[in-house]
Amino acid sequence: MPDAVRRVAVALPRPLPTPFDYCLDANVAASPLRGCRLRVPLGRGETVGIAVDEAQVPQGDTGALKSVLERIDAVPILQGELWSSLVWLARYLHAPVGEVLATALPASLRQGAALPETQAHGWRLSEAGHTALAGLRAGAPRRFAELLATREHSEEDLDARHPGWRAHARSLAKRDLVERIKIDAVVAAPTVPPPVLNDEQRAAADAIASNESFSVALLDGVTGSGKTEVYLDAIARTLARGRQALVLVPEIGLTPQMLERFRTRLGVPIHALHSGLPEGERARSWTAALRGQARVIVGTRSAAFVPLPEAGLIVVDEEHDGSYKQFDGIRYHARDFAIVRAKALGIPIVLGSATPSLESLHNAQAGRYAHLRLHRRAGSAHPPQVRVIDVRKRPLQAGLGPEAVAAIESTLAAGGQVLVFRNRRGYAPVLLCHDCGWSAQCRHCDSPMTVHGAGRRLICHHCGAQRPVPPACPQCAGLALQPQGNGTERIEEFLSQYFANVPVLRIDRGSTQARDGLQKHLDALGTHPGILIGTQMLAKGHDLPNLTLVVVVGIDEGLFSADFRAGEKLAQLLVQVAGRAGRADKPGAVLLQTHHPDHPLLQTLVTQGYHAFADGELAEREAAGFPPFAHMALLRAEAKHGDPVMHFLQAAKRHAADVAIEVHGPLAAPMPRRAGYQRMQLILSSPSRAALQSVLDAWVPLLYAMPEARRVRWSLDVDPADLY
DNA sequence: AGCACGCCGACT
DNA sequence: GTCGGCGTGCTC
Repeated sequence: MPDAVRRVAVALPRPLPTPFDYCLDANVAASPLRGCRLRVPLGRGETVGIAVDEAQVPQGDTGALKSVLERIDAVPILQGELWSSLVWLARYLHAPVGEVLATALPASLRQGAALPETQAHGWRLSEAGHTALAGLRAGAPRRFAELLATREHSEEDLDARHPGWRAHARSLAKRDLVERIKIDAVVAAPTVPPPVLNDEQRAAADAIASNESFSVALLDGVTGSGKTEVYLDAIARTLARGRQALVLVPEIGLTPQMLERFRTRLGVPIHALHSGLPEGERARSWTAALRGQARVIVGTRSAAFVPLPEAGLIVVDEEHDGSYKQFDGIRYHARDFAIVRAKALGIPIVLGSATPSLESLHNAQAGRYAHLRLHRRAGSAHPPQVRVIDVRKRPLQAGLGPEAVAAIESTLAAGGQVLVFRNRRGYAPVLLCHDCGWSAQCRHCDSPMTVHGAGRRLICHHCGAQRPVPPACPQCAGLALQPQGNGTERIEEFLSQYFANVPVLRIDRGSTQARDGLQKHLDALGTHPGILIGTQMLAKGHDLPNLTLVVVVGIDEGLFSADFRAGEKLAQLLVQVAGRAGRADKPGAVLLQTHHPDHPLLQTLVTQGYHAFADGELAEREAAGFPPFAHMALLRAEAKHGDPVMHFLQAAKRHAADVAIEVHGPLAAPMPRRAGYQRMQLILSSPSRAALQSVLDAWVPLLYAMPEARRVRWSLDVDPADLY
């Protein structure tokens, strides 16, 4: 084939059903392209895609193909197990390969940036420095020089323990007294010895370590039972075998304290990967993992995509947590993808939780996962005492009944701290006219607007729309507009007046922007008596050493939600929040305020615990044909007007008419109008994952081809977290 | 997803 | 007379 030309299929970061073909000029290096980034022309502009396939074709067959502009990587950036797992994921989600591959890369690499420098550096005293040390003036720079005189220090170590060192390093380096050197990634020995594990922890750790090939262990341990020590033991053994460990944690769990604990206990640099990190750091951590320099990677959802050339172990902490599922773009589940990767890598994976997901419990009961239980709270003595408080007919102040107020009062008097948990931000969830019944609705959504700023502004929590609270009712011109219900702001207002002599801190997305802001608030409170009011953000994470009372307000809406997972989520939340109360020397108390004290969820949870609740819930899911006994996919569609949405979904349903799975709908979405868009959905469900997948295989290409599809925004969600 | 093209309202 | 609104269609 003398006139042969190289043609390459390129997966582009666009919602296109297939890769695009390009031809390669002779000057592009000949080594294999699959997994390399290519800069290619697209329309009028250009973009960066990833080569998925290449072939030699006769000159005449290239037709109107455009040429690749630049080969960015000489060696594939995505390859081996990660490559095949990502290709699998795209197929499983029925998402465009290009979008899945792009999601796996940190933003800068996605846009074509060169792989960053990842060599670890340290500092040491130069020969001149050793000579000059004695003559240095007293002060911070001299103390820094003295520190380096004992031994070299890694920059990571200096960042963690000697804030402000860079300025001293710069000034001393100018006089050639200190110098920057390349160091190996593994530097220090552990600086904190591991504690002695109790027999349950020991047994769990040994069970995990007994296996070097693929296995899933569900580490099911009550709050405070020391799951992290089991992880650390398993990770230390993984490191000792010369292998990498990946630890996934929920959005809120990745705190500086947690990283420091891992660092000092494992004695190696910990590479963090989360959305709050500057892009440069993200790309560095990812690349360090690719090069095998990162030995322990700790990250949130997106860290499920790090390359692991020397993988030995994956840990998913708080595996039940909802933040592992991405809700826009590529709707992947990081825990589930991590399991797929562990299997492909042939390594063990540990899923840890005090409140395991029903999926994981079901898998454990079916014998697919090893079920490792930790029943005892390590160190501390008693689990908290949980009471259900019936507030029917009771006078409420900002939603708090007299029992709760009295309990707060006595806890504060005894020197304790109180957490009031309310899962609604703002001042009040609704603004109502007492004269005519009008309520403030969002103009763009089917949803009431939330009152904020002590009754000054209305904000829609679904689309972000804002407007001032009207001075009079827009419908009847009356002056009887009243905020209805209680958000965290209103509870704060009441408690700070009622308990004027103690600090009252509100912690929610409105009051606490930065990740570190929360810790600063908590540090300021210390162990003094005080009250914290918070949303989901406070359900886990940070230690509150003197917290002895937790009051949970407003759980009733969760008891009667239409979504099939609402009960599970509420039960997990209640157990997680309750787990925050009490310490070794002080038993904690938890008050659950409700108008439905006899509700089976509360009764089972309080009298028999989470696992009894889960067993009952699993039986109900089985009877109703819901996950984990069925597998679902949701086709969502939205448009400015309802008709095209209905037409699209009806046509889509007709295409699936003779398939062997259930298709429900088109159904109005639980919020039929959001941000000005009409929304509907189709639910596909089957007891067989394989049956669902094979239907989707045939169906999704038809969706792309349907003329009705062009008039709507549509997306497919395989394994939806909820039906919203 | 971007980005253009293409027809209908309020402004220099 | 234009600037710009977003509906529609395309990108190898």
